[in-house]
Amino acid sequence: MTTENTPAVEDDLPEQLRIRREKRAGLLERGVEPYPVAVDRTTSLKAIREKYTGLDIDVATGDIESLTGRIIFKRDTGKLCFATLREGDGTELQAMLSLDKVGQDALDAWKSDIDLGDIVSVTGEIITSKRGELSILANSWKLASKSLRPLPNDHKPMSEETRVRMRYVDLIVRPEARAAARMRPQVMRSLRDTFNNYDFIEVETPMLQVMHGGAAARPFKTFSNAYDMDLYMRIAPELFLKRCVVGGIERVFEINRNFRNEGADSSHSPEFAMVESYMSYGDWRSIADVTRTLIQNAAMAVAGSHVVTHADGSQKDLGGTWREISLYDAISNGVGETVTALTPYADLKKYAEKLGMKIDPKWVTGKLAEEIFEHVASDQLIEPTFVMGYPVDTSPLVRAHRETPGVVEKWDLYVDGFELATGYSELIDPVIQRDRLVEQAQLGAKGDLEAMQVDEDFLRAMEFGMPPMGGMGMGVDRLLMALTGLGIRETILFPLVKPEVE
RNA sequence: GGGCCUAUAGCUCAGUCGGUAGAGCAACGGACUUUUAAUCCGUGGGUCGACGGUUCGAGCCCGUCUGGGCCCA
Repeated sequence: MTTENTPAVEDDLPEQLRIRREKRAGLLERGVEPYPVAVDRTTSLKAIREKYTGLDIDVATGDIESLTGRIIFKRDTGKLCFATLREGDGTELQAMLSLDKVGQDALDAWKSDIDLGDIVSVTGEIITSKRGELSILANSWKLASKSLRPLPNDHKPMSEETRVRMRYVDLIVRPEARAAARMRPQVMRSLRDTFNNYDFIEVETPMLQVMHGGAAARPFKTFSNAYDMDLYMRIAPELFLKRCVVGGIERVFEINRNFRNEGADSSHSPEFAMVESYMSYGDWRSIADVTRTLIQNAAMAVAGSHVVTHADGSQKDLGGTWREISLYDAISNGVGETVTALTPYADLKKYAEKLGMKIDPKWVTGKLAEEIFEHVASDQLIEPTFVMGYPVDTSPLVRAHRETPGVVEKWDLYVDGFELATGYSELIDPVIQRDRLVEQAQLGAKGDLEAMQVDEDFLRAMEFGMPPMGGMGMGVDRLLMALTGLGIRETILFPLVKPEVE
């Protein structure tokens, strides 16, 4: 099938790419398949490492195995060659090829045909070398897949751009990339296990929506040919999850992607994984407890402890109960005046100007208060902190605080200075909800691109009666950031990058 | 959106005052039966992001554009 195609070797290629293509062609000419349909493999490198721990130096076990791996280092000497094989999880094992075991032809072929980056199968005895290195001493070997491109220097980290553009290479060479890729599913499993312990039911709700809602954000817009209408990629699943609660799914959650047509930086990605959940007969405090348990269990799942170690070596304690601060108390302390949700816009503006802040004239009163908070309190948000009590005019889906006027029962959870999750006592009065959404629509009509739309079907669902409940949303990518200290592009396997120009 | 930094060999990076393009790893040829980023001898490899300008002469100076990073909003 592939043996008859002897490819033309492009001679405008860089030297190293050209040479490897020539080697592939040479193999085919000699009847050696560079991409065989199967090679021998009896077990994994990891299983070998686990089985033969603590062997003395220069031991021959007598056990014959067939092992596969990508060649990461190659040390050819005259009649005895060494190579380091690496498999997907980063486990490495040394392969040894000696003249007296494999013969002259196979040894010569090994030296001339095999390059760094090739995947090979080696069959032989498991031994330790004279230096004590656990190894497979080959009786035979076979090429499993020829690499036509040289691996990057394994000893120098790739630039950030190359890592993101060629994640497949990043995963081959960089242990941190392998660890990050494997940590995400561990966290996902932990989240689902924790929800399961609380009897939450997982659902999937639409990503393509007729109308976007559930958050303040600009959506991606697309078009359905079949229905001849505009559709939006969802910015949040909230309004659908609440429909579930109306229908009697009393504890519900979804883990899925949201899309927001906004700027990208070290903590924002246009598409991001979000966990969102609603708990009937709960409120902002009970859902805060659920959220803390989710995060602490995730830390336990990946770190075996509530204390996690970040990429820079620092340790962060996510254990215990977490600090709570009041948004308006923090603002008051920051500006040296008593500020509440009833403080007029003009006063807030005065305080903000005194702090040297730039004020966007589009900000409503509550937004200005939140901005002042972030300005004065950002250094207090490193350890896990629930910021309690937000202004009503920026939170159209949250119910009013049971004591404090102008404030809603909403918290934001901050870790390492960024917002990790948010939780509410949900607004369940359909009449008030309609008023809030109509207000939003008016802002939208005035040009606020992040304003919500009036979702009549959602309001109809509410009018059937929605139980009191607490709700929360948390960014999965950001949870990974909090657990690892990595930037968001390191927690996402294939973040969006602009195409390379030729 | 604004400011700053950045783009040179497959990878990671140097490149002085504007005067023939450099290193390490990788590659190619040779030696070597216990190497661990093997070592030793030898060799090749470049549209210096793109386009334009200044100059006798540009990797370097100027302008525009593109990609990437950081900070601010």
